Amino acid sequence: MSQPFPFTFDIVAEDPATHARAGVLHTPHGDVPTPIFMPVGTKATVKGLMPSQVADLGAKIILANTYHLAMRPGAELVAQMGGLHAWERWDGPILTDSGGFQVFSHGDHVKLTDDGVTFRAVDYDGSYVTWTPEENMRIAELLGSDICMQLDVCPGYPCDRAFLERAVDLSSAWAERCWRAHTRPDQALFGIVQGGMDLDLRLLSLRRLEEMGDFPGYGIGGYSVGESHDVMFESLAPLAGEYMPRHKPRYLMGVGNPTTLVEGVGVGIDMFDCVLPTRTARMGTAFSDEGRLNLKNACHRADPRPIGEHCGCPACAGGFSRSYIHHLVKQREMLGGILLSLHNTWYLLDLMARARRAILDGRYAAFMAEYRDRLDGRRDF
RNA sequence: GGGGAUGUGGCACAGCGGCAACUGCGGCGGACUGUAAAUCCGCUCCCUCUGGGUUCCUUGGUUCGAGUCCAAGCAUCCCCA
Repeated sequence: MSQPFPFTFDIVAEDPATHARAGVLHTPHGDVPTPIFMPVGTKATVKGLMPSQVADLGAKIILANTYHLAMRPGAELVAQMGGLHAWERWDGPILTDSGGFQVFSHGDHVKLTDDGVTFRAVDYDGSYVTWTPEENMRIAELLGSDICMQLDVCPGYPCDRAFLERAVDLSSAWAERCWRAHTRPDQALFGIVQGGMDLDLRLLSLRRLEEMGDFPGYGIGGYSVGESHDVMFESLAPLAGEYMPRHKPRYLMGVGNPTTLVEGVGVGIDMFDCVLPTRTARMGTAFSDEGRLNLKNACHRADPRPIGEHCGCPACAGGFSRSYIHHLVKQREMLGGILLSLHNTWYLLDLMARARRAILDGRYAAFMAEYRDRLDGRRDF
Protein backbone atom coordinates (compact mmCIF):
# COMPACT_ATOMS: atom_id res chain seq x y z
CA MET A 1 0.00 0.00 0.00
CA SER A 2 1.77 3.07 -1.24
CA GLN A 3 -0.91 5.67 -0.63
CA PRO A 4 -2.01 6.25 2.96
CA PHE A 5 -5.69 5.43 3.07
CA PRO A 6 -7.84 8.51 3.68
CA PHE A 7 -10.13 7.70 6.60
CA THR A 8 -12.62 10.35 5.69
CA PHE A 9 -16.01 10.76 7.27
CA ASP A 10 -18.70 12.37 5.17
CA ILE A 11 -21.80 13.75 6.77
CA VAL A 12 -24.71 13.06 4.46
CA ALA A 13 -27.56 14.59 6.43
CA GLU A 14 -28.22 16.31 9.72
CA ASP A 15 -31.53 16.18 11.51
CA PRO A 16 -33.02 19.64 11.95
CA ALA A 17 -34.53 19.05 15.38
CA THR A 18 -31.93 16.85 17.09
CA HIS A 19 -28.17 16.35 16.96
CA ALA A 20 -28.57 13.20 14.89
CA ARG A 21 -26.60 12.92 11.70
CA ALA A 22 -26.21 10.37 8.93
CA GLY A 23 -22.80 9.82 7.44
CA VAL A 24 -20.40 7.49 5.68
CA LEU A 25 -17.07 6.40 7.10
CA HIS A 26 -14.59 5.26 4.48
CA THR A 27 -12.23 2.39 5.38
CA PRO A 28 -9.87 0.20 3.33
CA HIS A 29 -12.37 -2.66 3.52
CA GLY A 30 -15.42 -0.68 2.55
CA ASP A 31 -17.73 2.16 3.47
CA VAL A 32 -19.64 2.23 6.72
CA PRO A 33 -22.97 4.07 6.76
CA THR A 34 -23.70 5.77 10.06
CA PRO A 35 -25.32 5.65 12.51
CA ILE A 36 -24.22 2.05 12.79
CA PHE A 37 -24.23 -0.80 15.25
CA MET A 38 -21.09 -2.94 15.23
CA PRO A 39 -21.46 -6.57 16.34
CA VAL A 40 -18.75 -7.68 18.73
CA GLY A 41 -16.47 -10.55 17.79
CA THR A 42 -13.99 -10.44 20.63
CA LYS A 43 -11.99 -13.55 19.84
CA ALA A 44 -12.22 -13.08 16.08
CA THR A 45 -15.73 -14.47 15.90
CA VAL A 46 -19.16 -13.02 16.44
CA LYS A 47 -20.14 -15.82 18.79
CA GLY A 48 -22.32 -18.41 17.15
CA LEU A 49 -22.54 -16.78 13.74
CA MET A 50 -20.84 -17.42 10.41
CA PRO A 51 -19.25 -14.30 8.90
CA SER A 52 -21.56 -14.71 5.92
CA GLN A 53 -24.55 -14.67 8.27
CA VAL A 54 -23.23 -11.56 9.99
CA ALA A 55 -22.90 -9.90 6.60
CA ASP A 56 -26.37 -11.03 5.54
CA LEU A 57 -27.80 -9.47 8.68
CA GLY A 58 -26.57 -6.17 7.33
CA ALA A 59 -23.47 -5.72 9.47
CA LYS A 60 -20.94 -3.39 7.82
CA ILE A 61 -18.20 -3.52 10.43
CA ILE A 62 -17.41 -5.81 13.34
CA LEU A 63 -15.16 -5.73 16.39
CA ALA A 64 -12.32 -7.86 17.63
CA ASN A 65 -10.20 -7.49 20.75
CA THR A 66 -6.45 -7.03 20.89
CA TYR A 67 -6.14 -8.19 24.51
CA HIS A 68 -7.93 -11.47 23.95
CA LEU A 69 -6.24 -12.19 20.64
CA ALA A 70 -2.84 -11.29 22.05
CA MET A 71 -3.44 -13.83 24.83
CA ARG A 72 -4.73 -16.49 22.44
CA PRO A 73 -3.51 -17.31 19.89
CA GLY A 74 -1.08 -14.36 19.78
CA ALA A 75 -0.96 -11.48 17.32
CA GLU A 76 2.09 -12.89 15.54
CA LEU A 77 0.18 -16.01 14.61
CA VAL A 78 -2.73 -14.01 13.25
CA ALA A 79 -0.30 -11.92 11.21
CA GLN A 80 1.43 -15.06 9.98
CA MET A 81 -1.93 -16.46 8.91
CA GLY A 82 -2.59 -13.43 6.78
CA GLY A 83 -4.09 -10.97 9.21
CA LEU A 84 -7.44 -10.78 10.91
CA HIS A 85 -9.61 -10.33 7.81
CA ALA A 86 -8.24 -13.31 5.92
CA TRP A 87 -8.01 -15.47 9.01
CA GLU A 88 -11.53 -15.02 10.28
CA ARG A 89 -13.01 -14.78 6.77
CA TRP A 90 -14.53 -11.34 7.13
CA ASP A 91 -13.95 -9.04 4.17
CA GLY A 92 -15.53 -5.96 5.68
CA PRO A 93 -14.03 -3.42 8.05
CA ILE A 94 -12.86 -4.53 11.49
CA LEU A 95 -12.38 -2.37 14.56
CA THR A 96 -10.12 -3.68 17.30
CA ASP A 97 -10.63 -2.61 20.86
CA SER A 98 -7.44 -2.05 22.79
CA GLY A 99 -8.15 -3.99 25.94
CA GLY A 100 -8.68 -0.93 28.12
CA PHE A 101 -12.06 -2.29 29.04
CA GLN A 102 -10.55 -5.66 29.97
CA VAL A 103 -8.20 -3.86 32.33
CA PHE A 104 -11.23 -2.28 33.96
CA SER A 105 -13.07 -5.60 34.17
CA HIS A 106 -10.13 -7.23 35.93
CA GLY A 107 -10.85 -5.01 38.92
CA ASP A 108 -8.75 -6.04 41.88
CA HIS A 109 -6.04 -7.63 39.80
CA VAL A 110 -4.92 -4.38 38.15
CA LYS A 111 -1.93 -2.17 38.87
CA LEU A 112 -1.70 1.06 36.93
CA THR A 113 1.65 2.73 36.40
CA ASP A 114 2.64 5.67 34.27
CA ASP A 115 4.31 3.28 31.90
CA GLY A 116 1.28 1.07 31.46
CA VAL A 117 -0.80 -1.46 33.27
CA THR A 118 -0.11 -4.84 34.82
CA PHE A 119 -2.84 -7.26 35.67
CA ARG A 120 -3.47 -10.93 36.20
CA ALA A 121 -4.96 -12.65 33.21
CA VAL A 122 -7.37 -14.58 35.42
CA ASP A 123 -9.45 -15.34 32.36
CA TYR A 124 -6.55 -17.28 30.85
CA ASP A 125 -3.73 -18.76 32.88
CA GLY A 126 -3.45 -16.30 35.75
CA SER A 127 -0.14 -14.97 34.53
CA TYR A 128 0.75 -11.31 34.93
CA VAL A 129 0.34 -9.30 31.77
CA THR A 130 1.96 -5.94 31.24
CA TRP A 131 0.33 -3.71 28.71
CA THR A 132 1.90 -0.55 27.36
CA PRO A 133 0.50 1.78 24.70
CA GLU A 134 3.39 0.91 22.39
CA GLU A 135 2.88 -2.84 22.76
CA ASN A 136 -0.83 -2.30 22.24
CA MET A 137 -0.24 -0.53 18.94
CA ARG A 138 2.22 -3.18 17.84
CA ILE A 139 -0.42 -5.85 18.36
CA ALA A 140 -3.15 -3.85 16.65
CA GLU A 141 -0.92 -3.39 13.63
CA LEU A 142 -0.10 -7.09 13.52
CA LEU A 143 -3.79 -7.93 13.63
CA GLY A 144 -4.39 -5.48 10.81
CA SER A 145 -7.75 -4.04 11.75
CA ASP A 146 -9.12 -1.05 9.85
CA ILE A 147 -9.65 0.93 13.02
CA CYS A 148 -7.84 0.47 16.30
CA MET A 149 -8.55 2.10 19.62
CA GLN A 150 -6.00 3.70 21.89
CA LEU A 151 -5.19 2.02 25.18
CA ASP A 152 -7.22 3.80 27.84
CA VAL A 153 -8.27 3.58 31.46
CA CYS A 154 -11.97 2.92 31.91
CA PRO A 155 -13.20 3.68 35.43
CA GLY A 156 -16.38 2.17 36.81
CA TYR A 157 -19.30 3.96 38.39
CA PRO A 158 -19.48 5.31 40.97
CA CYS A 159 -15.85 6.42 41.00
CA ASP A 160 -14.03 8.78 43.31
CA ARG A 161 -12.81 12.03 41.86
CA ALA A 162 -9.11 11.32 42.32
CA PHE A 163 -9.23 8.11 40.35
CA LEU A 164 -11.38 9.68 37.67
CA GLU A 165 -8.75 12.41 37.19
CA ARG A 166 -5.99 9.83 37.12
CA ALA A 167 -7.91 7.84 34.52
CA VAL A 168 -8.21 10.94 32.35
CA ASP A 169 -4.54 11.83 32.79
CA LEU A 170 -3.34 8.34 32.01
CA SER A 171 -5.71 7.98 29.08
CA SER A 172 -4.43 11.28 27.67
CA ALA A 173 -0.79 10.30 28.13
CA TRP A 174 -1.39 6.90 26.61
CA ALA A 175 -3.28 8.42 23.68
CA GLU A 176 -0.22 10.48 22.87
CA ARG A 177 2.05 7.44 23.09
CA CYS A 178 -0.33 5.42 20.91
CA TRP A 179 -0.41 8.29 18.44
CA ARG A 180 3.39 8.31 18.25
CA ALA A 181 3.78 4.54 18.14
CA HIS A 182 1.14 3.96 15.51
CA THR A 183 2.54 3.65 11.97
CA ARG A 184 0.20 1.72 9.68
CA PRO A 185 -1.29 4.10 7.13
CA ASP A 186 -4.13 1.71 6.28
CA GLN A 187 -5.29 1.61 9.89
CA ALA A 188 -7.05 4.44 11.69
CA LEU A 189 -6.31 5.16 15.33
CA PHE A 190 -9.19 6.53 17.39
CA GLY A 191 -8.60 8.45 20.61
CA ILE A 192 -10.89 7.82 23.57
CA VAL A 193 -12.60 10.46 25.69
CA GLN A 194 -12.83 9.54 29.36
CA GLY A 195 -13.96 11.53 32.41
CA GLY A 196 -16.80 9.57 33.93
CA MET A 197 -20.03 11.48 34.45
CA ASP A 198 -18.21 14.79 34.88
CA LEU A 199 -18.65 17.05 31.87
CA ASP A 200 -15.65 19.23 32.70
CA LEU A 201 -13.37 16.24 32.90
CA ARG A 202 -14.83 14.93 29.67
CA LEU A 203 -14.12 18.24 27.97
CA LEU A 204 -10.58 18.28 29.34
CA SER A 205 -10.05 14.78 28.01
CA LEU A 206 -11.46 15.78 24.62
CA ARG A 207 -9.40 18.97 24.38
CA ARG A 208 -6.16 17.09 25.04
CA LEU A 209 -6.96 14.64 22.26
CA GLU A 210 -7.73 17.42 19.84
CA GLU A 211 -4.47 19.21 20.68
CA MET A 212 -2.48 16.03 20.34
CA GLY A 213 -3.18 15.20 16.72
CA ASP A 214 -5.73 14.81 14.01
CA PHE A 215 -7.47 11.63 15.14
CA PRO A 216 -9.74 10.26 12.40
CA GLY A 217 -12.39 9.47 15.00
CA TYR A 218 -13.18 9.55 18.70
CA GLY A 219 -14.33 6.91 21.07
CA ILE A 220 -16.37 7.83 24.08
CA GLY A 221 -15.47 5.35 26.78
CA GLY A 222 -16.42 4.92 30.39
CA TYR A 223 -20.18 4.93 29.98
CA SER A 224 -22.54 2.04 30.61
CA VAL A 225 -20.42 1.00 33.55
CA GLY A 226 -23.21 0.91 36.11
CA GLU A 227 -24.81 4.37 35.95
CA SER A 228 -28.46 5.01 35.19
CA HIS A 229 -29.70 6.07 31.78
CA ASP A 230 -30.39 9.61 33.00
CA VAL A 231 -27.02 10.04 34.69
CA MET A 232 -25.35 8.88 31.51
CA PHE A 233 -27.10 11.36 29.26
CA GLU A 234 -26.58 14.28 31.63
CA SER A 235 -22.95 14.54 30.51
CA LEU A 236 -23.08 12.53 27.28
CA ALA A 237 -25.70 14.75 25.64
CA PRO A 238 -23.76 18.02 25.87
CA LEU A 239 -20.43 16.28 25.19
CA ALA A 240 -21.55 14.69 21.93
CA GLY A 241 -24.13 17.25 20.94
CA GLU A 242 -22.18 20.43 21.53
CA TYR A 243 -18.48 19.85 22.02
CA MET A 244 -17.19 16.99 19.93
CA PRO A 245 -15.83 17.92 16.49
CA ARG A 246 -18.59 17.83 13.97
CA HIS A 247 -16.65 16.28 11.11
CA LYS A 248 -15.31 13.23 13.00
CA PRO A 249 -17.15 10.00 13.79
CA ARG A 250 -18.22 9.61 17.42
CA TYR A 251 -18.17 6.12 18.79
CA LEU A 252 -20.01 5.41 22.03
CA MET A 253 -18.18 2.36 23.28
CA GLY A 254 -20.00 -0.61 24.73
CA VAL A 255 -23.54 0.61 24.20
CA GLY A 256 -25.88 -1.11 24.15
CA ASN A 257 -29.50 -1.58 24.53
CA PRO A 258 -31.97 -0.43 21.89
CA THR A 259 -33.28 2.60 23.78
CA THR A 260 -29.83 3.98 24.46
CA LEU A 261 -28.92 3.54 20.82
CA VAL A 262 -31.94 5.53 19.70
CA GLU A 263 -31.33 8.25 22.29
CA GLY A 264 -27.60 8.19 21.56
CA VAL A 265 -28.13 8.88 17.89
CA GLY A 266 -30.30 11.78 18.98
CA VAL A 267 -27.40 13.42 20.81
CA GLY A 268 -25.04 12.89 17.88
CA ILE A 269 -23.46 9.45 18.25
CA ASP A 270 -22.46 7.68 15.02
CA MET A 271 -21.14 4.30 16.12
CA PHE A 272 -22.04 1.76 18.78
CA ASP A 273 -20.90 -1.70 19.75
CA CYS A 274 -22.16 -4.06 22.39
CA VAL A 275 -22.07 -7.69 23.43
CA LEU A 276 -25.67 -7.45 24.56
CA PRO A 277 -27.38 -8.83 21.45
CA THR A 278 -25.22 -11.95 21.29
CA ARG A 279 -24.72 -12.49 25.00
CA THR A 280 -28.34 -12.09 26.02
CA ALA A 281 -29.24 -14.25 23.02
CA ARG A 282 -27.20 -17.12 24.41
CA MET A 283 -28.95 -16.60 27.74
CA GLY A 284 -32.37 -16.75 26.10
CA THR A 285 -33.33 -13.09 25.76
CA ALA A 286 -34.71 -11.43 22.62
CA PHE A 287 -35.01 -7.75 21.77
CA SER A 288 -38.33 -6.57 20.48
CA ASP A 289 -40.37 -3.44 20.07
CA GLU A 290 -42.30 -4.66 23.12
CA GLY A 291 -39.13 -4.65 25.22
CA ARG A 292 -36.99 -7.59 26.15
CA LEU A 293 -38.48 -11.06 25.87
CA ASN A 294 -37.18 -13.91 28.00
CA LEU A 295 -37.70 -16.99 25.88
CA LYS A 296 -37.03 -19.20 28.88
CA ASN A 297 -40.33 -18.12 30.40
CA ALA A 298 -43.04 -20.75 30.41
CA CYS A 299 -45.52 -18.44 28.69
CA HIS A 300 -43.79 -19.08 25.36
CA ARG A 301 -44.18 -22.84 25.57
CA ALA A 302 -47.01 -23.09 23.10
CA ASP A 303 -46.78 -19.70 21.40
CA PRO A 304 -46.76 -20.20 17.63
CA ARG A 305 -45.82 -16.58 16.85
CA PRO A 306 -42.34 -15.50 15.77
CA ILE A 307 -40.43 -13.22 18.17
CA GLY A 308 -41.24 -10.19 16.03
CA GLU A 309 -44.41 -10.25 13.95
CA HIS A 310 -42.86 -7.99 11.30
CA CYS A 311 -39.22 -8.87 11.86
CA GLY A 312 -37.15 -9.70 8.79
CA CYS A 313 -34.39 -11.62 10.57
CA PRO A 314 -33.60 -15.22 9.56
CA ALA A 315 -35.22 -16.55 12.73
CA CYS A 316 -38.51 -14.68 12.43
CA ALA A 317 -38.75 -14.57 8.66
CA GLY A 318 -37.61 -18.19 8.63
CA GLY A 319 -40.76 -19.16 10.50
CA PHE A 320 -39.23 -20.20 13.81
CA SER A 321 -41.83 -19.86 16.56
CA ARG A 322 -41.44 -18.67 20.14
CA SER A 323 -42.51 -22.14 21.15
CA TYR A 324 -39.67 -23.78 19.23
CA ILE A 325 -37.05 -21.32 20.45
CA HIS A 326 -38.34 -21.74 24.01
CA HIS A 327 -37.79 -25.46 23.61
CA LEU A 328 -34.28 -24.99 22.18
CA VAL A 329 -33.30 -22.59 24.96
CA LYS A 330 -34.69 -24.84 27.68
CA GLN A 331 -32.84 -27.81 26.24
CA ARG A 332 -29.68 -25.74 25.80
CA GLU A 333 -29.55 -26.58 22.15
CA MET A 334 -26.99 -24.52 20.23
CA LEU A 335 -29.52 -23.43 17.66
CA GLY A 336 -31.47 -21.52 20.31
CA GLY A 337 -28.58 -19.16 20.98
CA ILE A 338 -27.83 -18.93 17.29
CA LEU A 339 -31.38 -18.01 16.29
CA LEU A 340 -31.59 -15.43 19.06
CA SER A 341 -28.16 -14.03 18.13
CA LEU A 342 -29.36 -13.66 14.56
CA HIS A 343 -32.53 -11.99 15.75
CA ASN A 344 -30.94 -9.61 18.26
CA THR A 345 -28.11 -8.59 15.98
CA TRP A 346 -30.56 -8.00 13.16
CA TYR A 347 -32.72 -5.99 15.52
CA LEU A 348 -29.96 -3.52 16.39
CA LEU A 349 -28.63 -3.30 12.83
CA ASP A 350 -32.14 -2.74 11.54
CA LEU A 351 -32.85 -0.22 14.29
CA MET A 352 -29.87 1.85 13.17
CA ALA A 353 -30.85 1.48 9.51
CA ARG A 354 -34.31 2.78 10.43
CA ALA A 355 -32.71 5.61 12.38
CA ARG A 356 -30.55 6.52 9.40
CA ARG A 357 -33.59 6.65 7.12
CA ALA A 358 -35.38 8.88 9.60
CA ILE A 359 -32.41 11.25 9.68
CA LEU A 360 -32.25 11.35 5.89
CA ASP A 361 -35.95 12.19 5.94
CA GLY A 362 -35.39 14.89 8.54
CA ARG A 363 -37.75 13.28 11.01
CA TYR A 364 -35.52 11.83 13.69
CA ALA A 365 -37.32 13.51 16.59
CA ALA A 366 -40.52 11.79 15.54
CA PHE A 367 -38.66 8.49 15.17
CA MET A 368 -37.38 8.76 18.75
CA ALA A 369 -40.84 9.56 20.05
CA GLU A 370 -42.36 6.67 18.15
CA TYR A 371 -39.81 4.27 19.54
CA ARG A 372 -40.46 5.42 23.08
CA ASP A 373 -44.21 5.08 22.56
CA ARG A 374 -43.89 1.64 21.11
CA LEU A 375 -42.01 0.46 24.16
CA ASP A 376 -44.82 2.01 26.17
CA GLY A 377 -42.85 2.14 29.37
CA ARG A 378 -41.65 -1.45 29.06
CA ARG A 379 -38.07 -2.02 30.00
CA ASP A 380 -35.43 -2.76 27.45
CA PHE A 381 -32.41 -1.84 29.50
C1' G B 1 -37.88 -72.63 47.78
C1' G B 2 -32.91 -70.45 49.77
C1' G B 3 -29.50 -66.26 50.25
C1' G B 4 -28.22 -61.02 49.70
C1' A B 5 -29.27 -55.77 48.90
C1' U B 6 -32.37 -51.48 48.89
C1' G B 7 -36.71 -48.29 50.10
C1' U B 8 -35.29 -40.10 51.56
C1' G B 9 -38.89 -34.11 48.65
C1' G B 10 -40.70 -34.46 40.41
C1' C B 11 -35.91 -37.60 39.28
C1' A B 12 -30.96 -39.13 41.02
C1' C B 13 -28.16 -39.29 45.32
C1' A B 14 -26.26 -37.87 50.65
C1' G B 15 -27.47 -38.46 55.62
C1' C B 16 -24.85 -43.51 60.55
C1' G B 17 -29.29 -40.19 67.42
C1' G B 18 -30.63 -33.13 67.55
C1' C B 19 -33.09 -32.42 60.37
C1' A B 20 -37.65 -29.21 56.97
C1' A B 21 -33.23 -32.79 55.58
C1' C B 22 -26.39 -32.11 51.60
C1' U B 23 -25.67 -32.08 46.42
C1' G B 24 -26.85 -32.55 41.24
C1' C B 25 -30.77 -32.57 37.68
C1' G B 26 -35.54 -30.81 36.64
C1' G B 27 -39.14 -26.66 37.46
C1' C B 28 -40.15 -21.19 38.19
C1' G B 29 -38.16 -16.31 38.06
C1' G B 30 -34.21 -12.61 37.65
C1' A B 31 -29.58 -10.39 35.94
C1' C B 32 -26.53 -9.51 31.57
C1' U B 33 -24.00 -2.89 28.06
C1' G B 34 -15.72 -1.58 24.34
C1' U B 35 -17.56 -10.76 26.10
C1' A B 36 -13.24 -13.86 32.69
C1' A B 37 -20.23 -15.18 30.28
C1' A B 38 -23.99 -21.30 25.88
C1' U B 39 -22.62 -17.55 32.39
C1' C B 40 -24.20 -15.95 37.11
C1' C B 41 -28.03 -15.17 41.12
C1' G B 42 -32.62 -16.27 43.75
C1' C B 43 -36.91 -19.48 44.85
C1' U B 44 -38.64 -24.64 44.58
C1' C B 45 -43.40 -29.65 51.36
C1' C B 46 -47.94 -26.76 53.44
C1' C B 47 -49.88 -22.39 56.10
C1' U B 48 -53.01 -16.90 58.48
C1' C B 49 -44.83 -17.26 57.25
C1' U B 50 -39.16 -12.78 61.78
C1' G B 51 -43.83 -17.83 63.48
C1' G B 52 -46.52 -22.45 63.00
C1' G B 53 -47.84 -27.31 60.80
C1' U B 54 -46.86 -32.00 58.59
C1' U B 55 -42.46 -35.15 56.45
C1' C B 56 -37.75 -39.49 54.84
C1' C B 57 -42.37 -47.23 52.39
C1' U B 58 -46.11 -48.89 56.59
C1' U B 59 -47.08 -50.13 61.62
C1' G B 60 -45.32 -50.76 66.41
C1' G B 61 -41.18 -50.12 69.81
C1' U B 62 -36.43 -48.00 72.29
C1' U B 63 -35.03 -42.78 73.50
C1' C B 64 -35.55 -36.23 76.39
C1' G B 65 -35.16 -36.56 71.04
C1' A B 66 -35.64 -41.33 65.34
C1' G B 67 -34.70 -40.33 58.24
C1' U B 68 -30.99 -42.40 61.37
C1' C B 69 -31.48 -47.90 66.51
C1' C B 70 -34.97 -52.49 67.19
C1' A B 71 -39.25 -55.69 65.48
C1' A B 72 -42.88 -57.06 62.09
C1' G B 73 -45.10 -56.15 57.50
C1' C B 74 -45.14 -54.40 52.39
C1' A B 75 -42.45 -53.28 47.84
C1' U B 76 -38.30 -53.43 44.47
C1' C B 77 -33.60 -55.38 42.68
C1' C B 78 -29.63 -59.19 42.46
C1' C B 79 -27.69 -64.25 43.13
C1' C B 80 -28.50 -69.63 43.89
C1' A B 81 -32.05 -73.53 43.17
